[in-house]
Amino acid sequence: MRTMSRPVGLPVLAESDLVRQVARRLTDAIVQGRLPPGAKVAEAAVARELGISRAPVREAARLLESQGLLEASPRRGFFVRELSARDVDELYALRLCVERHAAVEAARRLTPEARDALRRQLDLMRDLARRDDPATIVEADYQFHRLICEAAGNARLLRLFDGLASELRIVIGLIGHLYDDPDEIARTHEPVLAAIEAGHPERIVAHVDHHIGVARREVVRLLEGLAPQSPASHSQTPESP
Amino acid sequence: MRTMSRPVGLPVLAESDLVRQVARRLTDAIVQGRLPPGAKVAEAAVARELGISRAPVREAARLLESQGLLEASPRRGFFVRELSARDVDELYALRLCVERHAAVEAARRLTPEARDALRRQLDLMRDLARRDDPATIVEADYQFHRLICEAAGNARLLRLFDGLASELRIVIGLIGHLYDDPDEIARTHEPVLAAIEAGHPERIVAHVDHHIGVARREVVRLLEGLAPQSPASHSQTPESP
DNA sequence: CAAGCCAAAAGTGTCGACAATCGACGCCTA
DNA sequence: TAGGCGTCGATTGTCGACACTTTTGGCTTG
Repeated sequence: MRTMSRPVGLPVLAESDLVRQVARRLTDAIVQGRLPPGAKVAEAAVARELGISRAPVREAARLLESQGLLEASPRRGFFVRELSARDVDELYALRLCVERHAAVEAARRLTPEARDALRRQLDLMRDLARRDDPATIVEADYQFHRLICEAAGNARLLRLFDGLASELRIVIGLIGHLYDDPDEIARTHEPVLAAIEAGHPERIVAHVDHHIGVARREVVRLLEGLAPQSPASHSQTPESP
Repeated sequence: MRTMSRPVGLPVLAESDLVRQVARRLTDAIVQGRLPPGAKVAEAAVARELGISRAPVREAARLLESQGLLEASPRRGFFVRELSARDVDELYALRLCVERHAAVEAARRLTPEARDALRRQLDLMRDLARRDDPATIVEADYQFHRLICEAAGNARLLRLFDGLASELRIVIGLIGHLYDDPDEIARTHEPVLAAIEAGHPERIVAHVDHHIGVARREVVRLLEGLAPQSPASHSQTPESP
């Protein structure tokens, strides 16, 4: 049994976990665009660069594969996932599905703390919008949506959201600044939070649908213009509420 | 070069990928209950038993960890995930969210092939229900729901469903036969398919809600009765029925 | 007899190595 | 010159080994 005789001196730093560190480094490199879609991730090269052996790199790569960031091609190695416009559209469809649920749940069990956190995040976004720092705004945007999922009180929902978001980050990083009008980001998020605070499920769904639908169409459009290589019929008709 | 005269004749060559095989074996062992929740999965033991080295086992374990089947405890190894009643409830909440969306989408773009596949699966379940083979019925049940997600035409949705389902399988395997009345399984699924065929979103959502809600309450109730929030995890040993 | 401590055993985290396989380059042949 | 074939280098898949950590079992001690 756990005697736990040791004093409180163990801050569980556990730096021995190379896998997590490598996974993080690779993830950063991908979302920052230093490893563009399609790029090969050679185990030996990564291991050499980090001064470690290949084993942790392999395991980290498997982790990222399961998250959809990398793609494993047997006997050929790992590659940064390439997302077609259709892929992104699929991801947004799921985000919509997940965030609808999250927002409604968040409203049902909204604590004052969660409410304040959302308000603060919105203020932060307004602030950042004035300074026009694309990368930071995208991060704040992500955090706002993540806070909603947190407020829903379902740990798996949050994990699910993180998974979808991390896949989307592959392309978000490429696109750069998504919002032309710096105030738009606050204008589009404000009604969502207001609806959650008001607690009307229909209004919540409507506003979430609108907000994510706008982003969805925007990103898909940008992506289609960027890589018009796949004219495969992805005519995903917008879902009607 | 486009000397690729043969379009598609792919015999799907034998997978020499040990990692996938190990992952599959471990998954089977978990869902069949041979590796009960909380059980330690020792790399060396697994490697010995399979006659391979530890490296592929480690990678497979990481894979299963990302799927939520295993839990990694640094410096201590991998353990089969223990699901509380709350965990299962969370999973069902997400299943509901996902399957609602899947069913509505499936109805919107229902092809005759998908419709037939669903019909056949329902017939199969009716057939199996008469023979009373719990494990097979659970599998057929799973396949029915999976077919709906397939029909939704969103590959990621399917992956998502598989992830949720695989986590749930940890406990489904323990519970054994979920349905007391052998005909119930057909009775509860029939209206869902009928609603999808009819194509009325409200009816679809209502029936999916009802069907999954029933299963959810049932499983959560069973699980709460089975393990009344006991933190004494190790010596559970429910191997002998 | 219980609790605590110490040593041995088992297991993980990481490494370097080796064979098998893939892609590329160059050579040979029409 | 174009296309097919064999060889070479590079990379992956897998293995065995080693250091360090955790666990276990016994032994001492109160």
